[in-house]
Amino acid sequence: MPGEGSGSALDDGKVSPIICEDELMSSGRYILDGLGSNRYFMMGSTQQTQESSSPCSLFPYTGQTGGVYAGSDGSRYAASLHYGSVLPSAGFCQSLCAGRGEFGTGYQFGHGSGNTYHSYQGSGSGIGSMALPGAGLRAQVYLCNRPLWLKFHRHQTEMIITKQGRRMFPFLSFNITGLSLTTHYNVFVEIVLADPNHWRFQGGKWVTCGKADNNMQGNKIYIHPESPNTGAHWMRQEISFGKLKLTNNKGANANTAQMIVLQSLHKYQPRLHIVEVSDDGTESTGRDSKTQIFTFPENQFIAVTAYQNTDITQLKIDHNPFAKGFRDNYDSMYTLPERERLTPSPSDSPRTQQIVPSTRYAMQPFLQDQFVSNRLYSSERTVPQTNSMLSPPADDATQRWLVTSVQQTSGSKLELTAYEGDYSSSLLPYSFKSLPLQSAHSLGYYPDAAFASVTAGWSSRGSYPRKVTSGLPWSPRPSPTDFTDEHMPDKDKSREESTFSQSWMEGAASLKPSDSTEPSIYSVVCKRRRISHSESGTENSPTVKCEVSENFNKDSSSSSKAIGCYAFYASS
DNA sequence: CTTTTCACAGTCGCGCGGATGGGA
DNA sequence: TCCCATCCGCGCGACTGTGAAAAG
Repeated sequence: MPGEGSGSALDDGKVSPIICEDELMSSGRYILDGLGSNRYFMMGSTQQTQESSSPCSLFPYTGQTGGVYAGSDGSRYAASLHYGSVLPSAGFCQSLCAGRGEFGTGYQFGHGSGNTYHSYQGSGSGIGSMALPGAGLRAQVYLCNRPLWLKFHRHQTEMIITKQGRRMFPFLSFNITGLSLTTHYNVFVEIVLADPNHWRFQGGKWVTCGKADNNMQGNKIYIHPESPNTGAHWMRQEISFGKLKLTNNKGANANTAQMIVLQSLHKYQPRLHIVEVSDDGTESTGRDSKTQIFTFPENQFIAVTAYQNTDITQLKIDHNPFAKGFRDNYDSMYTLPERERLTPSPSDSPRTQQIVPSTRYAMQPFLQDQFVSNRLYSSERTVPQTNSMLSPPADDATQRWLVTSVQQTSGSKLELTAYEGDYSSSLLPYSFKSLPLQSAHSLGYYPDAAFASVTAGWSSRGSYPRKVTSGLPWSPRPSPTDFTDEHMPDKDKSREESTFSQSWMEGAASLKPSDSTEPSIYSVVCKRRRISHSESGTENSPTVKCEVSENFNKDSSSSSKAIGCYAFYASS
């Protein structure tokens, strides 16, 4: 079973194509032999200090001092916080100081000193927090479209790289809190090797195939075009890196600032850097340099020049607005009477019909996630959601809130991986900030185009079908106790993860013609490609979607304030 | 045989220019 | 009649995955 592949030993060179959350915990087993000076992503490798007892230490850290990697014997890297030596102090800072135009090209991250593998311990989270060195401020980063990332991650995310550059999908999108309102920051993404292996897709699986090429040249960072800017600016809206492009063209120079050079068939880990800079845009240098680094294990991906896993292809097609043309039953889907639709047509609403401004980023992950679901199996639209365990909304949307709080005590660089696990509800997303009305560009990815339409599609027109199931209440103002995921028994959550792939298969079986009012659709579609039922079967969750839409219709403004970055599911 | 490159078709948003309507 | 604002259609470019061909 696919789900049983989780946790397969990386150290034996085999890995399941299905990545479960649990695997993140064990995936930190890398062989360091021969790493040389190359940088891999490993947290907690240096001078880290933390206080798990911090008020915000809702994350089950175990105090780590120094890396816990113990060699090539499959030991783990338990720490998730990384201090120091992430950035070369002088050169990098100068690059930063020089302004963003040079930022992307002035320094190549892949060749710093010190190996940094990363261990993903815990099961991931959509949020991380940490103290800002010297500032005493606790920065928190939310991965806004985490549900989508998780979907891809389960099948081992692949990212296309081309000579001219290919945008990432899913894109990196964060919400940041805890910054000083007036302090200036540079925000950028770095993509580093996640492990020292070369990967190959063989027999339907991703397997390691020799050592990674450690000497890859080229830009490894992408600075957010709005950098530098104030903390207020960064916290005001979602920080998206939708225009980040991945390329395998080492000689790329025209758009090098917008492109990160990667190598095909290597596994990478994006990292978010928040660097405090002075008002004039220059980064403070020396050991007082205030850099925070956030990583989300679900952001890992393998760079490819052509998709290997058809599941990934299908997910891309299903979720990427630009791939709409490859959706088989697009016509039938969007020509249905509106009342029969479960997902909005991107062109349904004019762009001006935004949801209330502040809800845009509140809705984005949610919308994006549901932009195209249940489009293949019309019959599924009538299938009541009876198994909450297999419900993606419960699976994805509710398991993202984990606060990892680390009290910085020393060092100049911080790195944090947001994990999921036990955590308190004392720091909940709905409360981390009151979202102000947003400017029009808060949608970083497809800011003005497709996604705006997507968002608009969920606007107040209220024309979409609402198959409301009372058993899945939607709460626009979730209380701490509404975060059902937190309250979901751990065994259930883990079982949910481990059975996800199984449900995928079972879902396929459940979609026999006998269950479908349109059996021909199923058979035809399956001829062409493998259909992920995680999408159509459980992902649909028409109930929840409709609830969202309805809630926003009814009280969009209030819900926008309450929801924050994410749309929340409140299931009983 | 595997991996990469390229042309292609499809969708979408943006911008431009023409058509239309209202007011001076 | 002229000016201005708005609306609408078209073309272009950006973007996607596909599939065949080329390259290694």
